[in-house]
Amino acid sequence: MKDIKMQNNRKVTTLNDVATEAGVNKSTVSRILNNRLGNGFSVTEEVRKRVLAAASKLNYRPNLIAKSLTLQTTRMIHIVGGHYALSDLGNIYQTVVNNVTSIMDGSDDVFDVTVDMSHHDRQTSEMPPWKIDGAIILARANSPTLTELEEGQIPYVVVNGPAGKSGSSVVPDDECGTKIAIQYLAELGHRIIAYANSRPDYLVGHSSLADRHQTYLREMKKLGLSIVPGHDEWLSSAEKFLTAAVSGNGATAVLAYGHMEGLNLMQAAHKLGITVPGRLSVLCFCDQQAAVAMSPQLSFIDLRSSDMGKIAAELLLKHIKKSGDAGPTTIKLAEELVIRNSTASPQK
Amino acid sequence: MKDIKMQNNRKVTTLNDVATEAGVNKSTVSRILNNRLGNGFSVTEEVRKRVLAAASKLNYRPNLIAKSLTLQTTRMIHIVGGHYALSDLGNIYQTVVNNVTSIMDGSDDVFDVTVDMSHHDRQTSEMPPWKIDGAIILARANSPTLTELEEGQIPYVVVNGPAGKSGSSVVPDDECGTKIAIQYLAELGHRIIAYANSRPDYLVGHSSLADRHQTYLREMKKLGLSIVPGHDEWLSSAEKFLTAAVSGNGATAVLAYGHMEGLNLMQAAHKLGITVPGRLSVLCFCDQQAAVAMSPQLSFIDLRSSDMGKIAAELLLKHIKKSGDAGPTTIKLAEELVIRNSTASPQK
DNA sequence: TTTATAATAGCAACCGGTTTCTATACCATA
DNA sequence: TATGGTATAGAAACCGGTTGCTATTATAAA
Repeated sequence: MKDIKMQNNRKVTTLNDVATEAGVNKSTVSRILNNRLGNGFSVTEEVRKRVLAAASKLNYRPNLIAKSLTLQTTRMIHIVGGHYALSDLGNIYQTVVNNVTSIMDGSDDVFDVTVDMSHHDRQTSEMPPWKIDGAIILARANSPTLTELEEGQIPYVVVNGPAGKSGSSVVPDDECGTKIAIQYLAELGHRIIAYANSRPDYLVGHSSLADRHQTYLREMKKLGLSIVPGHDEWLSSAEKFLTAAVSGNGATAVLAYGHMEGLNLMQAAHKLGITVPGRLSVLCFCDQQAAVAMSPQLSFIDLRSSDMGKIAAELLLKHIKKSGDAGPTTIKLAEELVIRNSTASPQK
Repeated sequence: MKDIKMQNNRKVTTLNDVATEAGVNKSTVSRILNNRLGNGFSVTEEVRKRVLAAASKLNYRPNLIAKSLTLQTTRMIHIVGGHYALSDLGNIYQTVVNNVTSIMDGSDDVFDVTVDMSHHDRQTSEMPPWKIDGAIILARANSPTLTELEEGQIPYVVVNGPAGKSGSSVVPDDECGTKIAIQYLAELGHRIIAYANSRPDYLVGHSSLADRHQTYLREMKKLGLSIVPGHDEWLSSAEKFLTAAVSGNGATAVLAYGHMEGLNLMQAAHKLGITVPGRLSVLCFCDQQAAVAMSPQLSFIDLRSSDMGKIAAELLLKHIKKSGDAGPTTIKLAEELVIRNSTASPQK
C-alpha cells in the first residue's frame, strides 16, 4: 500500500500551548480541565481562572487520541456494518441505528455514537482505529472483528445475528414469525401460497434467508398446503414471478422475504392488474417504517427492529457498566403479525 | 459528569512484547512490520523471519490509537449530521452518504468513513475528538464545528448547505427546480396549483424551505396562476390539506416540499378517493430512491442526491490531496424533472 | 594495512495527554 | 525557634507506537 505523506501545517492548540499561555505546567492544566482537583491537588482560584481563560482563548480541545492512549477509553460506541443500515430504502437496520442512538443520547453517561460505513473484506477487521467502549454489530461481523472484540474484552451486542463467546445478541424469531404468517394466511382460506425469496446479493448467508424459507416449506407441508415453484430462486423480476405464481400456479397469496421484495411485488401486481388484496394477498417481513410507505397499507410481520435497537443499546450499557447480571445473553424477540390492508380471504 | 473507571486487565501484546520475544529492539519490529525497510535501514532475512514469527506467535495487532498519535492522521473521513441521513424513510441524505461511501471505497488511497449519529446542541462542536483527514457535512453544521474545521484547516465539503470560507459546497438549485416544476404543471394546463410545505420539525431554517416556497409564489404570480391557501403552513394533516385544496379551492395539482409530504399526500388522496393523476397531479422534490417506493409511480423533481454525494466525495479527495485547483468551490446542480405517472393534464 | 562505505540494528526523542511523585511556601503549633 | 501539616504547583514517567540519528560490524577500495 502506498502511503501519502500529508503536510501538517495544522495549528491545533495543545495542552502545552494552554500551559504556556497561562504560565503554568501542563499537568496543572490537565487537572484543572478534567476536574481532578481535591485529591492531594489544588490550585488557587486565580490560577484556575487563568487556565480556563487561556483554554477558551486558544479554543483548546483535547486530542482524544492522546487521551484515550492513556485513559484506555473513549466513551464512544461504534456501530459496525453501517452500509447495511443505509443500503436500501426502509431497511430495518436504519431503524435499529436510530433507536440505538436515541437510547445512547438519553443515557446518564455520555456516549458518542458513530457508524462505520466502510465496506471491509472478510479478512480485515471492521473495528475503528480508536478505542471504543462498546460496539453494536449489525447483522454480522467478520471474524477478525469478532476476535478483536473478544480479545480486547470490548462489550458488544449483535443485532440480528450470532455473537461470539462473550457477546450478547438480539434476534427476531424468524421461524416463529414465518409460522404465524403461514397460519394466518391459511386461516384466511389460502391454499396456494407463494414465497418470494430475497434478492441475490442481499446479506448472503444470513440466517434469516434459510430460516424463513425453510420454515415456509415445513409449515406449508405440515398444513397440507401447496408450495409454489420459484420459492427457491432469487427474486429477480417481480412481474415474472407473479405471472408464474398467480396465473400459472394459482397462488392467492405471497409471503415475501423483505420489504423490497414486498414493494416490488406490490408494484408488479399493480402493473399486471392483479388487485391487492382482491386477487392476491401480500405479506412480508419488515418494520413499521418500511410498511408505511406502501399502498395499499401493507400487512406485515413486524421484525421488531425498533425494539431490537433499544434492547441492544440497553444491554450494551449494562455490559459497559458491568452492572447486575451482565453476562452474555441472547434475546429472541417474537415477531408480530400486523394486519392492515394487503391481506384478505381469497376470492371464490 | 461522573467518570466510570473501567477495569483494565486486558492483556494485549504490544510492540515491546514482540521485540522482547524476538530479542530485538522495538524500532526494528516497527520497521519490519510496516515495511519501512530499504531507506537507510535493513535487516537480515534471519531477523526478519524471527520478528515476523514472534509477531504472529503472540498474535500481535498494532494499537491504532498510538499509531495515529504519531502519524498525525487517521485516514478517516467523517460525515457530520448522520441523524439527518437516517431520520426518515428515503431521506436524500441516505443516498448522499451511500454515494460518498462508495466513492471513498473506490479511491486509490484507503479512507475509512464514519458517520456521526449523535445529536449535538448548537453550542458544542460536532467534530469527532480524533484527527480526521476530511469531513462531509450534511445540510449544515453548527458554528463551533465550522470554526473548528476552518481553524484546523481540515478539508470539508458541505452537501446541500452553505460552507465557510475555505470549504466547498454542493447544493441543488431549488429555485431553478421549482421554476421547472411550476412551468411543467402550467404547460399541462393546471391553473390552480397548491404547495404543500414541510413538516414543522424538519430542518428548521434550512434554505430549501424558503427557496421552494418563495419561488412557488413568485413563479405562480408571474404566470398568472392561482395560489392556493395553506402554502404557508406546515403540513400537519395531509387529508385536511387535500380536502381544503382540492374540494375547497379547486386545485388540480400539488407541489410538495419533500418525499414524506408526497407520500402522505398520495396516501391521503387514495383514502379520500381522489385519483392520481386523474383528479390530482402530485409532484414533489425528492430522489429516485424515495420516488420508487410510491405508487402510482411518482413524478418528481430530482434533487440529484446521488450526484451530490459523488461530487462531494470527489471534491473532498481533491482537497485532501491538494491536487490541481483545489480551492474552495460551490457547485450548484440543476434539479431535473422526472416525469412518471403521478402527473397529467387536469380533467375537464 | 588503513580508510571509506554499506549493511545492520539500537537509542532516544516525539506525538499529546494523565498521573505519581516530589518540591516549595506558608501557616499553625509545640 | 524548631517541627509538621497543608496548600499549591512542577518534574518526570508513562501509554504504544514511529523515525531521525547514531553505533557497530563487515566488506570493498586505496
